[in-house]
Amino acid sequence: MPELPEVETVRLGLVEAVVGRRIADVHVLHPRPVRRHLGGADDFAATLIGRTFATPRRRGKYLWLPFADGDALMAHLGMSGQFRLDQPDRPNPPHCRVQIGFDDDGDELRFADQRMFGGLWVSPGGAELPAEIAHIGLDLLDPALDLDAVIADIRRRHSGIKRVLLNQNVVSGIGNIYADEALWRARLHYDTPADRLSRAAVGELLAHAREVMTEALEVGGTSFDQLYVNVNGSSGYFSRSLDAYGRADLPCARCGRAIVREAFMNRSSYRCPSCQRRPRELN
DNA sequence: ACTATATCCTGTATGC
DNA sequence: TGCATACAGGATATAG
Repeated sequence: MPELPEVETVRLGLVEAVVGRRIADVHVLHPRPVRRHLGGADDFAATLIGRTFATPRRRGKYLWLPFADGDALMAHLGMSGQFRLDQPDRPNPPHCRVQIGFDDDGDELRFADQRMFGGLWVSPGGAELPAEIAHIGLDLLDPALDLDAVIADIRRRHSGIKRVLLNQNVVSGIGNIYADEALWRARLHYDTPADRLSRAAVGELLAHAREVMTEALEVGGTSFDQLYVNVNGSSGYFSRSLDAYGRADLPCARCGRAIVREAFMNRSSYRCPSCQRRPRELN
């Protein structure tokens, strides 16, 4: 599931591949991934032709590919979205939804997405900061992030700490995997009320989140299967470094107790029942 | 105003 | 073997 490290890995691949190139043709193979484009699929394709890409950018899990004229191509990978680069005569990857060809002899840009939670659309005037993502918080790798303000925001939320970590309006880029990893490192239970945590505890939790995502980014992100790959179709290696996520019944690296999987927000949450105890007042 | 939940989507794994 | 169900979880609409 692409979270910040995986999306950043994809962005770095796009920087190498599309900057300065001009779009010559666009084919939308399935309408759903362009559902957020207001003019529909045909307008999406027509609008892109002739544009030249500047340097791709990212906030949290959102990508945007600015054009020199001030507009931008927005992208979200959702659960299973991928950008792939391949020579035009090579077959499309599985579940290819959009093809973007250039006016040179280089690789085509292809957007594949099995589950189609992701998508592409054009953001008018979005080159600097697309209006569609103005509402989400900065992410933990953004130098402009006001960490003290984020800590204060978290500490006034009447909700469990994991829900707050997953709320992209507070701080963006954290999904289920890195939330579980940060909570494991911070020895916190996911239901711990955010407004019961000290300033120091929240600061440590965010430091752990930033650190685990940085470590993942250094090895190309977390992959379990072919649903997340970089623009070359290859996987990241961080899955072997996970301490909590996906490790049900395996021993905790700190204490040896078996990690447990629990239902949480229509998904799963993983924790060590010894290191990450439910706060007493919640029982 | 804020928080919680249902929904979308498809391939894979598991149970009967 | 085949059918049904559970599961993976981003963001968002809707409900409370």
